[in-house]
Amino acid sequence: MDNKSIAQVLAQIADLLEIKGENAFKIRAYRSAAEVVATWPDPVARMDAQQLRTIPGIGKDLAAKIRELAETGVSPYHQQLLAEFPPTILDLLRLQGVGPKTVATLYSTLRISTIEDLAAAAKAGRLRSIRGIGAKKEAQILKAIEERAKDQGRHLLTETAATAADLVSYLQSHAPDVEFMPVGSLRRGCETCGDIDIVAVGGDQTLMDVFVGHPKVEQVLGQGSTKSSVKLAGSYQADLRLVPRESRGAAMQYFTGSKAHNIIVRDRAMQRGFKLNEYGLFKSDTDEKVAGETEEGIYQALGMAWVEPELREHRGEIEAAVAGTLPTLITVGDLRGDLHMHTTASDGKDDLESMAAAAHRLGHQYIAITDHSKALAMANGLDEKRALEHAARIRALNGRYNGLTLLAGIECDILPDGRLDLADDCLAQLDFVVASVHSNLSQDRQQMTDRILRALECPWVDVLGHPTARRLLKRDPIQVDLPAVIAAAKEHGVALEINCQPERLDLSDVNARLARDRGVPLVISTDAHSVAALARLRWGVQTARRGWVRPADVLNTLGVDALRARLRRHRKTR
DNA sequence: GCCGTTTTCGGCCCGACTGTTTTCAGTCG
Repeated sequence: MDNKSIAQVLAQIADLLEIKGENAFKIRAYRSAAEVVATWPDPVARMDAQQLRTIPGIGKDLAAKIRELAETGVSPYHQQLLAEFPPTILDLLRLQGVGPKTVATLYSTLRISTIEDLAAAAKAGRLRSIRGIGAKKEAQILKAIEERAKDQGRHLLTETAATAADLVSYLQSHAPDVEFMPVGSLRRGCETCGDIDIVAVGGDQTLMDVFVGHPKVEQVLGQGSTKSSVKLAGSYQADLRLVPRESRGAAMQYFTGSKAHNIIVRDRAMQRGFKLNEYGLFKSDTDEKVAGETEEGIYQALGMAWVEPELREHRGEIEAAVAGTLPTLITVGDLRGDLHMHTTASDGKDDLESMAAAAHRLGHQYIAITDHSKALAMANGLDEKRALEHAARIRALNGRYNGLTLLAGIECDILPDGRLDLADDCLAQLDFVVASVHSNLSQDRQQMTDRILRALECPWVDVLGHPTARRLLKRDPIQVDLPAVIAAAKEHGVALEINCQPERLDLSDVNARLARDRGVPLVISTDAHSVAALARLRWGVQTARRGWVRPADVLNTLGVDALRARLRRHRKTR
């Protein structure tokens, strides 16, 4: 069982316990275990009980339940809970405005266990017979049922950022003196975002009318004097929170999250005799305000360093902030070049000269032109002859753009058996080789691992491109033993790519951290297929930051000569 | 069910908004 499946079972147990009305803290234990397992870098099914207990939030009982799941594929406890309710009851929990208490009441009073039952009962006006449910709630439930298909789904980070920027500029135009800041998962740079959170500082409640009046607002979920929620076209939910200036930092800290990070921070506050909320940090006994204007002030008062938003995921950042060992994270300004892009020679939209000129305008010191190889026929991939001719054209441009070095490269397919798509002597004559998997993505774990390990043995491979081949919200990562790939990359001196395509961001934050912790060099590359796409390095950088990556971990922070020296092909250990 | 710089027992983050209420429970983030 993979981590995702195990996490799903744990989350379902939490849902079922909630409907049963069990102890809230027990529920939280299952819920937080599900979250930590879902993002744990190594397969937890392969860990023994003792190793499992080193994972924060997993104790004796949960370790035993995970072992059971790993060994037998089922959890008796889960099965037992499922037997108490029709499993379809869990679908009801997903409806906006319907929580565990309502689900339990619906089932115990009207025996409602499916969305269809619920819709029928609501239409017939039978729900309002239940204590605590009136006509409005009934209508709200019907609406939630209609909207449920649209509500599902998260959005890519880049799209969320664009929508948020649009919202902010709209609000700003109506309230020039108010400060608006996107917070939440967007500020943390999560690869996908479920909603948009914006903090407004220093305005009055008329802002809320402006907010719900945005032309893209389809539904107002709630509107108060300091907080409003709306549903936007494109099924985005957006929340606006208004706080006074003196609470700016507290509100940013609170609404940036993550939830797991905040729970730990607040726990720390409590232990030190404070109370922390979105308005500030207060002494518990006297309510005297200790901090709140700045985030830095809050963390400082709690005896820790300010934590970069990207690190706030409860992945060791609290301990590091207390110990003063937080990493200095990479920034876009640290990057000197871009090592993965395409031109019209294969499937790019813009030609070689246009791409080079654009890279020059961006201030890059070097770029690698890496068109596809012949196996990707659909993309007009290059064979050996065309690849070398293309390389000659690329090199001929050196000197044309002041300060820009062009490296003649290729993105060479890794064939299903692990051979590379182009002959060794061709690869040897290029300056730079990215090797990538593009096809036969459904190979089993063993086959895929063997395939990639074999490719990494080729001495001319400098970088492994988008290592897990995932497409966010569309396609799962390939099945592969990533720790083995990372070990092989380390052994052979191959760098791993963080691909900046919005739907790739591959390596992911968690996997980038894994590679970085094992001392494997990374590159951050756009994989641009057009001039416009050259600008998206920031998304890969943000993913890297979430992976605790420092400038020294990334090869394209180096100048061109130092970069060349670090490439595998120029290393003596080849 | 987890966890420990006060604890191996007794805690466990906190507030806004809504709807159905005459003082609060449920949901959400």
